[in-house]
Amino acid sequence: MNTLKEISNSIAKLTVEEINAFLTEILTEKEISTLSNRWRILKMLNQNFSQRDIATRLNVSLCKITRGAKILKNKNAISLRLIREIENEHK
Amino acid sequence: MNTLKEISNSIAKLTVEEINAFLTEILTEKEISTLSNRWRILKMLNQNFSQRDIATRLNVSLCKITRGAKILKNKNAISLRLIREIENEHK
DNA sequence: ATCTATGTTTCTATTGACAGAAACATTTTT
DNA sequence: AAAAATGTTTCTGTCAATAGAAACATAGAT
Repeated sequence: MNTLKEISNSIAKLTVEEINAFLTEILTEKEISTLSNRWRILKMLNQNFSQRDIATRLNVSLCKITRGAKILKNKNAISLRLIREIENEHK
Repeated sequence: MNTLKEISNSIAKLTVEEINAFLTEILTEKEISTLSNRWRILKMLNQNFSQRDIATRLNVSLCKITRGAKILKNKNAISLRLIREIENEHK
């Protein structure tokens, strides 16, 4: 089995708190903030903030946002589904 | 809610395949290989390979392995539990 | 059609993870 | 205790992600 699959497999068995602990363990602080920023970018893109607006608010560069936009262009993106579910919960 | 918690929350709802897809979406190829290597290091440390042996076999530097060793020193580490579960499955 | 806002790409510089190598610390073997 | 093996830290250099800024592309508004 490839390693990422194995990791996914292990994560799948965990509770929210455990996933949080696992990520905190295996990622550096910087990596976590990188990951968090990508997530925030995806959320704001989904909420139709303009890229320049997002760049200003999250204090990130445009090139990073373009990357996020590419992910969301794939209509089957898991990220897209997850983010939309979060949006719906807030309603 | 802090962002990492929110991400963990979303991941917790996914199947193995979806987690795999999500990680592939949101991480770069390099980041995935970094993460995979860390995982392999943890597994080999748990199997009591010497650090120098691991460094040679996985072609990584010692400083990276020390980091892995620090994670496993925490007896409550989630990673440790996950890795041991995998080991047990193989018996 | 022109102007403006927005999306996308590209350039140079910066930064953090980490390689390679060596030094130092600790544990194990003899 | 001395030697050997292993763990840990430290140093310099490298590389990938990305900041900052500008240029280019496209879509909408007028």
